[in-house]
Amino acid sequence: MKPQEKPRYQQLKEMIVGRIMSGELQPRDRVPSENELVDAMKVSRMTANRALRELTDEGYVDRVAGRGTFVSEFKAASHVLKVRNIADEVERRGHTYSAIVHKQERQAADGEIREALLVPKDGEVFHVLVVHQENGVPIQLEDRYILGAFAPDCLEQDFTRITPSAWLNGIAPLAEAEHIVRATMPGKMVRDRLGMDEQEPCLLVLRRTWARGSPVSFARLHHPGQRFELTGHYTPPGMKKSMTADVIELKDLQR
Amino acid sequence: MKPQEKPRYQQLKEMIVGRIMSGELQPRDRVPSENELVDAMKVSRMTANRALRELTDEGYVDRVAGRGTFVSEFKAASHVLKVRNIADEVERRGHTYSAIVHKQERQAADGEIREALLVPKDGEVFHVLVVHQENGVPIQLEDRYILGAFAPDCLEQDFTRITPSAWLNGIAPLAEAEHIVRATMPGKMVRDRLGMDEQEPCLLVLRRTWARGSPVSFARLHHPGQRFELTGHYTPPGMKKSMTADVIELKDLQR
DNA sequence: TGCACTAGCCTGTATATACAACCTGCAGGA
DNA sequence: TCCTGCAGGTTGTATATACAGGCTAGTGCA
Repeated sequence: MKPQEKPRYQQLKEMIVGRIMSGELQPRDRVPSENELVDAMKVSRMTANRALRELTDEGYVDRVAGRGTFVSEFKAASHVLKVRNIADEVERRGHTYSAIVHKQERQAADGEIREALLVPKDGEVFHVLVVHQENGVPIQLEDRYILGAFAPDCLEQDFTRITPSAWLNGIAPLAEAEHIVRATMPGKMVRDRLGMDEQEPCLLVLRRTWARGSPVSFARLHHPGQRFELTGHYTPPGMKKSMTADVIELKDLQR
Repeated sequence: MKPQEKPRYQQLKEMIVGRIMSGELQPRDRVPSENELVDAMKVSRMTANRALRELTDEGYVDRVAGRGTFVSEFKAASHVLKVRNIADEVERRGHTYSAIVHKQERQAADGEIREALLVPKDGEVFHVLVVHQENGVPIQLEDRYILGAFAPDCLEQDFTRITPSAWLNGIAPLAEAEHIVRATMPGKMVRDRLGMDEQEPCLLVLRRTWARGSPVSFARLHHPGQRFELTGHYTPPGMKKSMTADVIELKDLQR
């Protein structure tokens, strides 16, 4: 492999993706088989296999043993939104992050929380109420319940230094998460803590996270609608770079 | 490979992920090298390589040539939301999908749209206004602009049969997408078309999609806050099955 | 005509081997 | 003492080979 040359499987992938993106290969069209690539591109079959296998993982093609490889229909062209850790997000924007801890206490689990976290009869939960700020302005009210058995030393944590989410993730890697995103009118408590006007709607994220096979935490994340957006930029995996020179700042579109 | 036996690289992956999830391997810990796996698990190096390489793609480990393989810090533990095609989503719930087309016309591109789609001076755009319904109840107002050059036969489409999003995706596969999700108070036009009460907030998704290196469409998707949620269930890639018997219907949490 | 079988292509997996590039720690020389 | 250079472990890539199993079309038999 010569110096400034990309790996051959990568060249193969880009060649095929290029033919798909240009329209030369349409959905359901047949993609050259491994052996055809071996002959045409002078590579070994394992190299062709790696290229096609990775394209399968990335959703560009579908493979059927015995039949061949075909351009995916992108039928499940579901759009993807990433929700970043809020402290990272603030710092990524070059602003300063801070937090105020309003509550951090042990609680008996009531009905809804008990169900959501599958709390055993004598089990307890911790309740944390934190306001996250960007340059001193509140941008998120985090109302979180944590399974007591999962995180016994919750009350000793300093949640102005590490977000509850990041802390939990350090205890055991996140295995699953469920989300609901809604628009709501906030109650007075939420409105006051976030410094919102009346009439101002609120973006609410409900999140339940799982680790080691059990739900471990449930959070209500309230965001002022005028001050907070979930933003996401999605590039299909494998296309590392943006296909354009630069992504235009979307602020222009927000109006 | 015996009948009901998983591939060996898959067994390797599950063994390692298991050790990470159980806490035996902590973030930054060293994972057995390829050669150690060769000796310990009696596999070839290529098989060990495939297992570790896929775990890298899936974010479980980081690899550094010359140093080794280490458990990832999951630092970018960003949560992921999938936004499905709305017609698929409705049918997945076992409900009937329908749509009303309010507008489908050629337009001169005005300032905001022209910027968002990089419309050339003499270029035109199509404007489509569609209300999507679930069991006859409006759940989304789609206000979409499509680059004329990209989709010349836009006016001939029947958007009660195929959603604009799905149709566009069939022309050329989606290359990129940008999203903003906000909570807003809808204007009168939106409120009437969606049959919303006053005081009811609205979940607004702004989406710009790219194909063949250029932005091709820009959409404002309005959803009644009380009738619509973005929901997402996230499992890290590679963990195909839910780690629990079944995912509890989140309706319980919605109150 | 109709059906069973097979040849041939395809993917999926696994192994052995090879070379390059990278990193670390250490030995040995200036 | 410093630092140069190398040995050995590690990942990254590429090849040749092999066998299993799925799918299809066509051959040839009843």
